[in-house]
Amino acid sequence: MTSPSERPRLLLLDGHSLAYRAFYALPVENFSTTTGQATNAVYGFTSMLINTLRDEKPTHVAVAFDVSRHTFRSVEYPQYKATRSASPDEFKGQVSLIQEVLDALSIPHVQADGFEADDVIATLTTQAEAEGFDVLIITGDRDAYQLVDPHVTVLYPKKGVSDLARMTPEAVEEKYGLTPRQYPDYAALRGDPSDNLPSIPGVGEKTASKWVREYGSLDALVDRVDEVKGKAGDALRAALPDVIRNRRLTELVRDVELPLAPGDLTRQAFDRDKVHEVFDALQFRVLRDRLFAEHSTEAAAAPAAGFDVDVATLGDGELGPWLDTHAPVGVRLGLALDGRWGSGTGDVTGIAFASPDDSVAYVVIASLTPADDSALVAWLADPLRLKAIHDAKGPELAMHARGWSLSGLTCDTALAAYLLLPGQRSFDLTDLAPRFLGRELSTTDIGAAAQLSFDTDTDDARAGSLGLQARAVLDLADALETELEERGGTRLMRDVELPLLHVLADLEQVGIAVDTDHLGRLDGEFGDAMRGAETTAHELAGRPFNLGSPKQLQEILFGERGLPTTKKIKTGFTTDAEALADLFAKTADPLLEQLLRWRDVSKLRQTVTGLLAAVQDDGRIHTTFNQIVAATGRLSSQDPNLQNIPIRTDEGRRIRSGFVVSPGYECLLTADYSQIEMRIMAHLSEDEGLIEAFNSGEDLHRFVASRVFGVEPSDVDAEMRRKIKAMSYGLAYGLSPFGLSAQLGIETSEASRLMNEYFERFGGVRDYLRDVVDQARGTGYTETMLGRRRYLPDLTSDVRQRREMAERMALNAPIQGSAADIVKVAMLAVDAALREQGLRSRMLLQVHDELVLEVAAGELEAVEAAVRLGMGGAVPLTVPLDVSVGIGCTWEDAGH
DNA sequence: CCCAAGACGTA
DNA sequence: CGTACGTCTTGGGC
Repeated sequence: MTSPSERPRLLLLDGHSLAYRAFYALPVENFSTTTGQATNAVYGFTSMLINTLRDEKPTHVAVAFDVSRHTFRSVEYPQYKATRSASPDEFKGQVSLIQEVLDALSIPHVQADGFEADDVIATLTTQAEAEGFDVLIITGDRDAYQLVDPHVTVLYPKKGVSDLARMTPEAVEEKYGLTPRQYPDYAALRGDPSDNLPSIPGVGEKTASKWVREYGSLDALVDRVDEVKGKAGDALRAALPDVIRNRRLTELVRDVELPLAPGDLTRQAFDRDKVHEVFDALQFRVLRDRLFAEHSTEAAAAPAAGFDVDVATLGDGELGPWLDTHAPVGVRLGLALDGRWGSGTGDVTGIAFASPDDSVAYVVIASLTPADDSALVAWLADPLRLKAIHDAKGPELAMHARGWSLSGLTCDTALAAYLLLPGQRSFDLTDLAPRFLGRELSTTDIGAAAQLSFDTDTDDARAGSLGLQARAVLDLADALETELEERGGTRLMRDVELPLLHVLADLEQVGIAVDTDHLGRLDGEFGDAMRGAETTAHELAGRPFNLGSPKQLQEILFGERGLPTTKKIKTGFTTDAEALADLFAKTADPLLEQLLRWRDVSKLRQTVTGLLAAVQDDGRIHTTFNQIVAATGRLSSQDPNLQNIPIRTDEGRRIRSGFVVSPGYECLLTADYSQIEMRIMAHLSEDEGLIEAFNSGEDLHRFVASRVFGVEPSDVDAEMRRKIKAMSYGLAYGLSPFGLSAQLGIETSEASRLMNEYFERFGGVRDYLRDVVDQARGTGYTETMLGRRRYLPDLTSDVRQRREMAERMALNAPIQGSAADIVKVAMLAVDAALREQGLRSRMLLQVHDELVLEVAAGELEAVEAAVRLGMGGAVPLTVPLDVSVGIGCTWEDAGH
């Protein structure tokens, strides 16, 4: 064991060589994204990099790449590496992905025209050693052994990418019986088939190394070449020019001119946003977690700048005076709350307050005096006492559960971050603080930090941790607002998202009533139907099997029954509903019928069972609306998801009948926008034909079809209408002729013709869709009607698949996002109208373009008017915003 | 216990 | 080779 060195440690990696190793070590089938991008080389390289960073803790790091095959070596010897076959298609593109990973990790990559990665490494190694570094090199090229010395170690991947041989001078000696200096002499004598360096007939590794050992060096061997005896000696003399040339090629260049010196390679903090973005795109979830897990322990050890907080835990009667002093009217405080929340309720157990005067206080709710309590309640409800909270909807529910109301919330830092980075997956304070404040979410007080890590359950520890969060929220609120202002997002935040947060909290709190008897019956019926289909399927198959296992299904269908194979997927052949229906049309195999029936009914069953499990003691289901997940600005619903309750089939709609009006209320009312996305398309594209279609009163698809096919609207048949409807909807998704043909079951050429015809008649739509992508490519983002942005860096990717995916997202984002904007504004308007008119009726659900309300007795007329007005007038468009309203005792009856 | 893949429900 | 979500199941790995 050696003691830890005080010397700086430089880690150098050979990017190409390691990527290649990984590419051949890891099966590409197991490492590719759902979009089909191969990632095995990126994965292997990144995994090795993360492990090495963890294990070796370098202070400096860089990755070297080859520029091209054209180097001084290929100039001197055109056959150099000429036998190497072209990189497989799956490998191409992965190098640039590796470079994106490196950018996210803030690790420089270095390359030099005319030189190989190994020369770059040799140069940096030489410079670093002179400056007193220890150097670690990871490469799959043994030529690097010549660089090994007491301060330079080569890590050579033995097998695959996980096992590294540690090549110190001793290890090189042991393996080859040679010093590192002698290694290139040996390599020149032995030749190298992979580099296409010729070898000497009859001279292999043994002889080559014996000669170098005996003569001390290749130079000495050449000088005394006549002394070499035997056939091998003759062969050597004959091949001498080759050997000498080999030696020139194996020598690594140590003085390449580089833009970076070892001193420039200090390890930097990761670009966390970029890491999320890149690792998301590559679908490296585990790797990312590993990275952050290992990085956070490092951050604790590193002297990262934290927050200077001194939290006062307030005692009896101290809260009121503290708030008067540190949280007066017009001053915004950062709040952090302890407790739990979800499913429309929650509880608060502690609150930390951070004031801009640098005071931070913490209170335990259970120990508040009545005076403290009323001071707190009044302060929270006071719209003039301003607050910033991170992800405030949950805490607000917890406050509501105590009967407290929350006013004066001028910033939700999670919402603000969402508007700035809508594609991000999570918005943890621990990620936001470094990103927007340049500080880790830690305290500068070492003692407090240590204490935090030891016991997290004491009041002191909670005070420290929560106080720190409150402090970070306060600072983040300012930073995020500044950023939002620069990007034109202030109004969206202030006028839409922030007020909507409270409306959503109300929706969640109210929940929707459920007829559990009805759902219970359905559960039984669907269960019976499932078992029936299962039994029949087992009989038909001649043996029992798990119908829910696509794997077993494949064995039965394509193996035992020998049915024609379907579309290929990663694990074999798809057994999805479309493919099975197709197969049934071809073969009429009765097993397929049973499978499809089982799939249908088990899906319904699972939905019903899930709903029943989610019913709370009040007989209602309280979903959670997530305001910060969908990249386009939509809401999502979870636990349970009430935005995907079946509607397309009769059986499915029976589930909707389980959502009912509750006692004391008259009915449920649903209101939805008809064709909102096409209306937005008409508005944004200013296409005269489409605008006319909406203003004509004619059925939209009939109108458009009549234009495309050049017939009178009355002559548009069902088939024409169906095609046009599919295309109209597809346009907003970036539909291709191929996709359209697949959906309509027509030839690609006909789909192509149809699309051309469509664009011919609706040129404004074509121009708009083209301009949207062009503009986004220029600015880097798309924008909705209310200025909600979506950033799409992949629009300029040179990987076609990623670029085209980004283009489709760019087409869709302004349309789907504007629809989301409009519905959100409508929800605010409806909520405001209900309040202003003092109505007891309440909003229950939002399903993207539909609102569900519960109407109190006698309020139907007023509610319907409020909803029609609020939704229809949410934003001004060049076409009317049509709203259709339905009423009934259940969600199903209220539908239309 | 966690994860990925497949399948499928909604707009 | 059509966007945006969430949830369930299986089956493999830890």
